[in-house]
Amino acid sequence: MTIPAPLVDRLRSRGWRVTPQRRAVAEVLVGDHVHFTAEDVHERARAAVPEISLATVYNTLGELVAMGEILEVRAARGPVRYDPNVHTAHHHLICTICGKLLDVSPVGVEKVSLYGAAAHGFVIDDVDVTFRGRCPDCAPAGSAF
Amino acid sequence: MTIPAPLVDRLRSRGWRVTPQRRAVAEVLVGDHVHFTAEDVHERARAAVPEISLATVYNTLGELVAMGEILEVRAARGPVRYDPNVHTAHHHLICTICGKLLDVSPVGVEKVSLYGAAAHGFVIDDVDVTFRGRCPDCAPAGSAF
DNA sequence: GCCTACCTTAGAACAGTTCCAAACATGGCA
DNA sequence: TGCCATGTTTGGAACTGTTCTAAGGTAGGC
Ligand SMILES: [Mn+2]
Ligand SMILES: [Mn+2]
Ligand SMILES: [Zn+2]
Ligand SMILES: [Zn+2]
Repeated sequence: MTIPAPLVDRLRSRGWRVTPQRRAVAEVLVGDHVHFTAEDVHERARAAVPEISLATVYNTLGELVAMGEILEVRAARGPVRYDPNVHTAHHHLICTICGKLLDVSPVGVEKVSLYGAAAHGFVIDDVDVTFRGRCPDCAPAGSAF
Repeated sequence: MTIPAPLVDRLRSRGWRVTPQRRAVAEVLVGDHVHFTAEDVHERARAAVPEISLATVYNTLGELVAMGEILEVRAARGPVRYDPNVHTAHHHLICTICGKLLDVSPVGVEKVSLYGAAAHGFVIDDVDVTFRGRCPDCAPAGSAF
């Protein structure tokens, strides 16, 4: 799997030097419905650049977030998850027991809003819906709850 | 400010020994629209029990969360916020710049849902809506965005 | 091909939280 | 009322996740 050319172009046009490390990190985050931790990314990036440091992974992830190429998901205890799916608006469903994290597109989200005074004068940039529950493995069919 | 008697009763009926430390922590969390960090709670609990340790604050907060008396809010980087407002369903509005966190009751939330297959077999326990934006102090009126 | 600004590195530092084992105190019971 | 067993508290160490630092390395403009 290789970086989509447009991404490399966007990176270059932001003044990035395209280094093997940054390429490796960006490659890991190709593909949607993926929610990797920095450690996950580090592990996978090492396949391409074995000596890549965790610091560089964090630096690169931070830069990608700052330029809107990926999103941070802080839904639960534990490390931040990085989400490359910025192109299709979506929300998350998380198992409070095992931590499994899935993309979802709930109905009705577009109607949720904060009118006038309810917005407390904020400029609202986005809305984030998180469903919490128990996945099939953690709440077997027929369980009391 | 003192603990509402019903809370003490609920705690006792769950087999809790009612110690000065637990009382102090519970007292801090009386009142709604409050979102304290463990440090905040520690500071305030010390007014009643100067020698209370941070470990006890964490223990007690964990217990209160486990018994559903308070909620954890992990909306942003930084420490978890503890929210005693479990009695009225509500959501949150957070300033991505200064971290200000407010309770909101957006319209349309009750219509948000994950039907059938969209739930991926999960038993859904609750839904959490977080609005992210910039507060009046951080995005002064008239700013470009 | 050179040079310089930018990038990467290992490891130390840091923030937030949990763990630990020893001292302590609540509340059931005599 | 006083005693005791068990649950609770404590300070500090340990731990996890993330950021910082300063020294060396390299992309890419010329
Ligand atoms: Mn996602
Ligand atoms: Mn709240
Ligand atoms: Zn699960
Ligand atoms: Zn603000």
